[in-house]
Amino acid sequence: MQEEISHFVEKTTNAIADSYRLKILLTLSQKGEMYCGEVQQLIGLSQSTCSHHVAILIESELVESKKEGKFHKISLNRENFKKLSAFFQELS
Amino acid sequence: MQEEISHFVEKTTNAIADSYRLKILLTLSQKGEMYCGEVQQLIGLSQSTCSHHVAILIESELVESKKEGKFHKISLNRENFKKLSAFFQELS
DNA sequence: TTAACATATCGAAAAGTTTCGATATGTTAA
DNA sequence: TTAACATATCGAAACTTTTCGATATGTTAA
Repeated sequence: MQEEISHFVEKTTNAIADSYRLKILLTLSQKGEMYCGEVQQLIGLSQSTCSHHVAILIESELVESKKEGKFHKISLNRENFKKLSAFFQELS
Repeated sequence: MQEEISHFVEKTTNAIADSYRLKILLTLSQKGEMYCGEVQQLIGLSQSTCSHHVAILIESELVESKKEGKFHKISLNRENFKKLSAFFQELS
């Protein structure tokens, strides 16, 4: 359990610790959801790089993806931010 | 201000996102404080590598260092964990 | 003052991450 | 069915991080 939370924190903080990915998270928080194409517009890197950053966010379980035909709609997994918040509160 | 918090979050999550550094933080939370030598015992890497990890934690301002003669005593900066917790709460 | 100890810094090797363009796969609209 | 579009994957270059041993610096005790 202590083991599990460490792994969770390591994985999620790693996903957050990049300026482009943090920007995606903050924008998702505001907008609620985005398509991958909008992410590309937002961060201004190549399509493959955007795909890579989105994949890391999904891998970390901070972001969820839902297929809508040929689009992939992404949104925050707010439960996991709650979990992170609680973890840091314990350290504070 | 929004700018500043992003920078803070990026820097601190980067510091946390390493299993050795997370272990140091969790141990500091329990014990309150540690000397660098104890950190070395805890994580079992070379002295120079421990020094490097501790330096990253101090740089991030999640950890504070106080010189006590030839020892350096480190402890958590709990205010900054509070700040992190609040940031993630906003995203949740 | 010098020996012993705690910590920091340096330089280099190994490992990991970011980025890209090219190409593959999956989906829809014509 | 095919063209067009959205996203994923691949392979490689550039960059960054982790780790070490060696050495430097700062502090105390003898």
